[in-house]
Amino acid sequence: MTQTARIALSRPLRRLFDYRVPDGMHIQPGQRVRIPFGRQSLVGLVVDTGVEPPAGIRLRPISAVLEDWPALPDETRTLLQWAAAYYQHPLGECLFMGLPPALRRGRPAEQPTETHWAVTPGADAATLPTQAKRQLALLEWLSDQDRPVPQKDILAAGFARAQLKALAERQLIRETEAPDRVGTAPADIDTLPELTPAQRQAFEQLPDPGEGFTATLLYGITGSGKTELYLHYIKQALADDQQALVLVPEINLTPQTVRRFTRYFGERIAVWHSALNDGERLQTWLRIRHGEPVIVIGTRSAVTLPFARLGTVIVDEEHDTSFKQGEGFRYSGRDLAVYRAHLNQCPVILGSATPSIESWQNATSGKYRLVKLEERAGKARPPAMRLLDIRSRPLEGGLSPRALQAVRERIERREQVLVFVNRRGFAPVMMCFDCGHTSECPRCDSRLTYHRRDRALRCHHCDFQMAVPLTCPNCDSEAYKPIGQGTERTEDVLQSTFPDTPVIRVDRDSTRNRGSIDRILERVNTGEPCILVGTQMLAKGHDFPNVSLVVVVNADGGLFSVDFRAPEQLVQTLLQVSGRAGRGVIPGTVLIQTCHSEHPLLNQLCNGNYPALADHILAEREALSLPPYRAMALLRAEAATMEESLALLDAAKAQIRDARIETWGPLPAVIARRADRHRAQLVFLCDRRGPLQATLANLCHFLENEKKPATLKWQVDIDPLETG
DNA sequence: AGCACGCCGACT
DNA sequence: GTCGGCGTGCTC
Repeated sequence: MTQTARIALSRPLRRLFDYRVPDGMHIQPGQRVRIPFGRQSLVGLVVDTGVEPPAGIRLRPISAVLEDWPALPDETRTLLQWAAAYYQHPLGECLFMGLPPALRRGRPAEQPTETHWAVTPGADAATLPTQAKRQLALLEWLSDQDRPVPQKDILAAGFARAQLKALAERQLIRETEAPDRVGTAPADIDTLPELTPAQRQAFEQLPDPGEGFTATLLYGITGSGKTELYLHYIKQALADDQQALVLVPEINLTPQTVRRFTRYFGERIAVWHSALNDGERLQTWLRIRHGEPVIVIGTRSAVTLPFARLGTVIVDEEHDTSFKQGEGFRYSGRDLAVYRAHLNQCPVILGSATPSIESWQNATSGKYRLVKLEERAGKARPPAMRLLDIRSRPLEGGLSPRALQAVRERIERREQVLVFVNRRGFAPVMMCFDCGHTSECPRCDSRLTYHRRDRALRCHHCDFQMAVPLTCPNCDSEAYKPIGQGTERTEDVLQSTFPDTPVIRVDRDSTRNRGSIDRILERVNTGEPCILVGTQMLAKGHDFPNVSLVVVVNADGGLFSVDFRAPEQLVQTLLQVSGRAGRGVIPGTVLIQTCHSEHPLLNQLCNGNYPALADHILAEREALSLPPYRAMALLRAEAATMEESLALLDAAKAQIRDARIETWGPLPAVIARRADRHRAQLVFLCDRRGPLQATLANLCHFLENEKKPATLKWQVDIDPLETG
């Protein structure tokens, strides 16, 4: 009996391939192997051994094992196999997510002993001879780096080996084996601030690590000190030899946050996010795989790291939509974190001031434990929230006279103000007042946004941009004007109204450069009066102790949306942005401008009572049999024409045999054409996940084998966040 | 996804 | 006469 192995490849194939294991080779699931595949040689991951291969296929032998231990530990493999089935994504692609890029490519699973260079402390450039211009340039370039640089990067930057050698001989630079870790600061766990009585009470309700798997929703209002609770929890619950996973949204993974953890846990802290290079990823991955007792702070993909002794899992800002991957393998990092804790039989804590409706339901139905922290730490008090009806009010830069007056008062008291505008650019559209022509994207069903800073009309859905026409492109009228509010316009109006106060814009355009957000935050943290104008970005995570007023320029966007999640997201965004006010000693005020001041959702919002709002939204979802009361999935299609997209979805719909599954559509997407691709979708709803999953598996199989136009692309989205 | 095989247009 | 366009088919 010949030994066989079933192997997954890093390819978008919904199938595995069987190989013969040569005599004397020992393999186990999770191991990396090199295999012949057609004419190529690929890295494979062993999924199973001793399998019965399909009849009539001549097995080829595995060429080699890449290491004699499984690179993918059992738990990660089980997690990703589960995820592949749950999200209907090819198993191979899912499993390879559990490896760092270097290992996917077949590099050895060991620390590369690459030479790094760093400036010798106290090195004095003045000791260089004046003619050594290139050496000086290299020395200065190296001084600008915040960590040792690999030799290959130095050479790639245009410097020569001879210059390195010369500087090393002068002892101005030195060779180091590996870059210093992020957490070089010594651990100082004993300086953790004491918990307040309210925090203490919440802390007592957190799970005992000995309990095995428990999921806890920590509902803590902004400013209540959830992070302190996490720190204390890790300190108390985590044994010295255990690992922890702290998932955070990308935007919260700032140097400040990391510093905060590093201060108490020192070198046990490791970070994991998209900005790491392949070498850094491999290094951190190996630390975790080898069982070092690291505490990982990471974004969603950190949930696939090869933890060997995971003691606890924390998901901060669990409602944040960035935990769901928006393309390809559309998994939810938060949901996988819960499943991972379950597999590992350890506690998971989901924290938020505005929990997702899903988690709220799990908590109120008793599936999760609910721990509340409803008191602000320190002297801070919850902000007073008020609606400002702006129907038929004169507006300047989108701001009503009362809002401007409120801003003036805070500035005069030398406090800080935050103005929330939900669109970047100067104005979301240009319109001709003579013929009614509007600026539209030639490739999308959307309007072109006017960016005044760089005099461009730009599409926010594709990369199209053009110079701003001086007159109407349709009738040549000069009455071609920007309509509506964007961050740039509000910034301009505020700056001319308050010429002596710095107005700082924070949006994707103003923070494009690395580190610019940190510079902005530093400036704000000096406490000098200023006005912050920005988008969503401002709502997330950052503390502004001196902000005493938040103005929401327009809250109405989410009130009447076609997307059933819009009310939840509106409420979450408004409460998150409101949470920026009055985090210090100054009491905060939030002014929400709206044309619908009678709207019950907004009125309830002003009570600041998120649990009541969440209950209300849940009741609506239940009445309409929407998630979380039914499982939802989406089949999306996009093609060169709408007919092709709809035809595929119609064909898919015709395949459904299970009467328990309800479908909506197929319908064109809200933005039906995007970058000249015509998009449509088919929605699936079912009381139970099982039948839906079975149907979707069949559907994927059918669609894979279906002949279709080359430009036609389809994908499934389980638990979609956007139904548009 | 690669990578090959396979049949129709503009070049040395 | 060839080089090469990307259509479709296969990889244990």
